[in-house]
This record gives sequence, C-alpha cells and structure tokens, in this order.
Amino acid sequence: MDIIEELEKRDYIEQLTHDKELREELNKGPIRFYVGIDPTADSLHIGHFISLMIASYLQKAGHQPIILIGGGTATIGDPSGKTDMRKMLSREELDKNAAALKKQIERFVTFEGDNGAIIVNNADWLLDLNYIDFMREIGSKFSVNKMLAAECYKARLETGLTFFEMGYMLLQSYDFLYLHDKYGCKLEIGGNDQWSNIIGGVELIRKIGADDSYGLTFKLLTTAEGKKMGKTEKGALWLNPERTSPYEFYQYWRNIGDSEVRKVLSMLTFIPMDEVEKLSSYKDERINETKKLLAYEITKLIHGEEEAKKAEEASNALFGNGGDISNMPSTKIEDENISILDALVLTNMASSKSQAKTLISQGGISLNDNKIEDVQYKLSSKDFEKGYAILKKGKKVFHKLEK
RNA sequence: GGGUAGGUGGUCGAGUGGUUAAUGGCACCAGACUGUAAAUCUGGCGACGAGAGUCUACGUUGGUUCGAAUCCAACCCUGCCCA
Repeated sequence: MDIIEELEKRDYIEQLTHDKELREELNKGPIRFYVGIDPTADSLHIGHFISLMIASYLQKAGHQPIILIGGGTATIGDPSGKTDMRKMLSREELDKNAAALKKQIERFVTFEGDNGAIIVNNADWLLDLNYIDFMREIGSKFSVNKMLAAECYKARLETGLTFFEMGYMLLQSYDFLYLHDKYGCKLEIGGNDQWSNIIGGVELIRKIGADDSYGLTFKLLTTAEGKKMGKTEKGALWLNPERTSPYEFYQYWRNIGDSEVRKVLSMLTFIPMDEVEKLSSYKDERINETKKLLAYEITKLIHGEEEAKKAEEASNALFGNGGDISNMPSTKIEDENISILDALVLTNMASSKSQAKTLISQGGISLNDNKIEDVQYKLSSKDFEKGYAILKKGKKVFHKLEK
C-alpha cells in the first residue's frame, strides 16, 4: 500500500492534483513537501493538527517536511472563507510566535535525521520583493478571470474583496515556487480551504517550465452538521496547555458526538484502521468507552502521556468514583470568605457577576456537591474542610478552590 | 468622479420619534431526559448592584425635541450601477 492509499484509507484526502504522477513521484523515492502555518498566535490550534498528522505520515514514509511559517503572508490574511482582515503583527511578535510553534510541531514531525523537517519563514523572501519585478514575473502568470471564478473568492465578491487580499494567492503561489527552486519542494499540502491557493502554486511552477509540482488537500474536521470542530466557548481549542489546559482538551474529545467518533479516531490518532473500525462500530455504552480511549489518545499525542493520564484521572475523579482530584483545574484564593459570585468570576466559570447570578438561580452551580441556591452565599472555612472546595457548573465544568 | 442602497448586540437580521436593553433565527450557557453522546422540551443570554435600580449601547461627531437606533447636518466606511 502506498502512502496516498494509506492516507485515503484514513479518510484524510479531499483532492489532489495529477493523481497518477503524484503517486508515482511519492513511490519513486523521498521528496520534499511543504505545509504552511500562519503565525497569528503563539500556539497552534486544532485546525493545524491534521496538517501535522499528514506531515507526520509522509515523513514516516521517508519524505521530508518543510514547515513554512507564514511570517510574510500573515500580514495580509487569507481571504479564503473568512470575512475579517487580520491585524498586522510586528516582526518581533512573529518571531516569538514562530519559536513557540516550533516546539509544538516537534510533537508530530522530527527535526532529526536525513529527512528531518526544515522550518522556513516566508518573511525571509517576501519582505524584500520588488513590486514591479513581482508583477512582471508572477503577476503576469495569473488570470483574474480564473481567480474570480474560484470558489474561495465567490463569497467575498459579494461583500467586497480588496486587491490587497487577492494578492494572497500570488504570494502563496510564489512561496511554493521559491521552495521548489531552492529546496526542490514538489508538493504542497493544506486544508481543503486552501485548494485554490495550492493549485495557484502548482500551476505557477508548471507555467514557468517545471512539471513536478503537485498539490494535495485534506478534509477539514467538521461535525455531522458541517460546523468546524474544535471550537469551545472560549474560542479555539489550542494545543498550548496554557491556553487550553490538558484537562479541558481531554474533556473536549471525551464529549464529542457518537457520529464523530470514527472520523476523529481516524484523523487524529495513529490507531490502526481496523481497530478504528471496530471501536467506532460500538453502540450506546460501549461507544462511550471508546470516547475515553479516544480522548486519552489525542491528549497523549499533544500533551504527552503524563498529562493525558492526569487529565484522565481528573475526569474519573469527578465523573466516576473517587480517584485523584489533584489534576483538575484549580485556583488559589486569598480569602476563604469569598462570595460565591466572586468565586465564579475569579475561576472564569462565569464571565460576569450577572452571569454568575443567572447560573445560580437556574440551579447550575454546586459547591462540594451541594447545590447553591442563595445568590449571596459566602464561602467559609467549613467549605474548605478538606483543604479545598470544589465548584461545579452544570454537569461537566469543575474547578477546585484552594486556600 | 456621478448615481444609489446601506452601516443595529457574538453572528444573521427586524425595528424607522416615547412600555425599545432593542422582535426573531443561529451560536452560546443552564435545567429536564440521557451514556460526560445526539435529538427534543424549558429557561437564560450588555455591565454594575443583594435588591429597588443605575450606567453604557444601534458607524463617528454635532444638532432638533420634554424624549432619538428612529428626524436633520457633516464626516468615515461598505455594496451595487455608471464613468
């Protein structure tokens, strides 16, 4: 089975260019491929997860990943899909973010060995481009008619699209050309929302004379209703433990819908496919067990075995019977006589006191397993008999208060 | 540059002088039911306040009025058509 078949089997692939040639190329021997990541934050989020999984599979098959940090293109913002223009980031912020991202990337691809990953930053070549030269050499190869027909611009055509943003495609295509010339990079991979940008690069290289450029896109992680997965009430599901704690991360996957189980096992874990098929075919209580395994595996992949165990234990302690509760999210408080409202705001369980009151009056808050009914309740030493107090919001959100 | 339609809460979208903190959908939160699932039903969803209540909000800035998201003026921004 070749690598493309393997990826197909795991349901990753959405589209690819030059089907036959690409397979041959990949089978012929190691090639270099690239995946782009925009350093708009100091952490990857779940959307990048799949790119890195695929990069990992390709690397294991002997190919060499080039991770492109979009330091130059991040200042523009990809108009595909979204409506907002991204804010500009300073060079220092971008460098800082890029360094933080590298650490996370290391969990998926290795930087060691003959086919160790290479990290490049497109700010290094994009920022010095000369506009006139660029327009003559690159701009002349793009048809506006064709670009406007592309699916990714259609939505923007109705609400407005600036030339500035349209240039994104040219720059991303130029990245591929640059990597092709400098590193012999032959393949660009990305989410399916990148399809237009990717074929832009593939065609640019072919127009200039080469015939060994390819593109591959993978499916985006969506729920059965077609919504993007990995969104939490606090925003994205981050891979950085300071932004999304391993416990929250674990809980997110523990709580996914039955219909998502197969997809998530297949795309976000390395569990063999026949095992995946078996695990996801279960019904009712057994599939609930599968979710435990799934949450553990994914958390392990991102945060390591130790953190995954801690998250699992914290969950068992709270939802099951007993167990070690030392790993649940906790906050140290100065004054044990804090009001319940302040405690809820302090722990971020409520965004405002008003919201905290609503939660209490609807019966959504309990302290040490006793439902709180009085909005004015003040904690006292008897709530800290064990040395801590456990606040619970709804059925699933726990937080430990420590003195 | 000319004409024209617009800019409303997380989002979409009503409202066109006074019970309008602003209908409704979506998103989100909680309750019931369950398997830490889905679906369904119920409640909530600007901030502050224990509460009565107070404050801040309908592109920006001024104005008219007892009273403005709603009327007027200027400005900024966006779509569409023409050039």
